[in-house]
Amino acid sequence: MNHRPFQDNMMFIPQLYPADAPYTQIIAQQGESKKPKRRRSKKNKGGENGASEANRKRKLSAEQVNLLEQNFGNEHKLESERKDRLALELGLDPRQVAVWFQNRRARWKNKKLEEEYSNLKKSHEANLLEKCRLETEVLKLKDQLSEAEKEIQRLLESGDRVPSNSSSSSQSQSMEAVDPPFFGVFGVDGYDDDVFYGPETHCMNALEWINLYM
DNA sequence: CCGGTTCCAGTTTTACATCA
DNA sequence: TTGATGTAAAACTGGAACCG
Repeated sequence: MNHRPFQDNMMFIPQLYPADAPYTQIIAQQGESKKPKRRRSKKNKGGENGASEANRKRKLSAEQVNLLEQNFGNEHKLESERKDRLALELGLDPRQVAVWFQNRRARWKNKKLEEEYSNLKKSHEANLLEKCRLETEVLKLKDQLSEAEKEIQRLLESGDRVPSNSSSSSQSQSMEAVDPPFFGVFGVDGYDDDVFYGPETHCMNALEWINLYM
């Protein structure tokens, strides 16, 4: 569990949250002598005698939620002093305010995670598309290369029939000199054939993936 | 070490909305 | 209208961390 972000607050919270805080008193008054267990009965009967409408209501009013939201917007953490002040202002138990902030932080965290996930997904999809585009480009270039090689071969063969001279031999030499780096640029060196013969499958998978999740 | 407090993650309970 | 079902919010539980 990660408590680090709250370390600083926790340094002084105990001083601000005395053992005889109002809620503890309430629990004591309700007759729970030892540890303030707050377990509810299965059905909320609104208190000991099961009754008043006010007690039975659990949902906070829009006004209460508004004020809580405002406070949460200012600061996600709730110091004891602010909790008590808010509770007084809203006519709520400080414990309720604390619980509300706790749940609100959890909702906020979930939302942030969802946003993060969504952004990562978008970025991943963009990368897949880019990868697909590049692979297609590699295929195109490979085709061009193949055509060029054929053309060279054709020229060389026709050149054999022509009386050889200095220019033709120099041409042949120059091609040999060009070939290795020319291939190297397209990654033939040190790459296996999948790089060139795999892309269609890869692109298909990428597009299927995107269709599946978009 | 202990008791009291906070926090969080996970769970349960409740209120409310929707739909057949 | 009503009961089943889903969902969001309120409340709870238990464990970890920290402090005096």
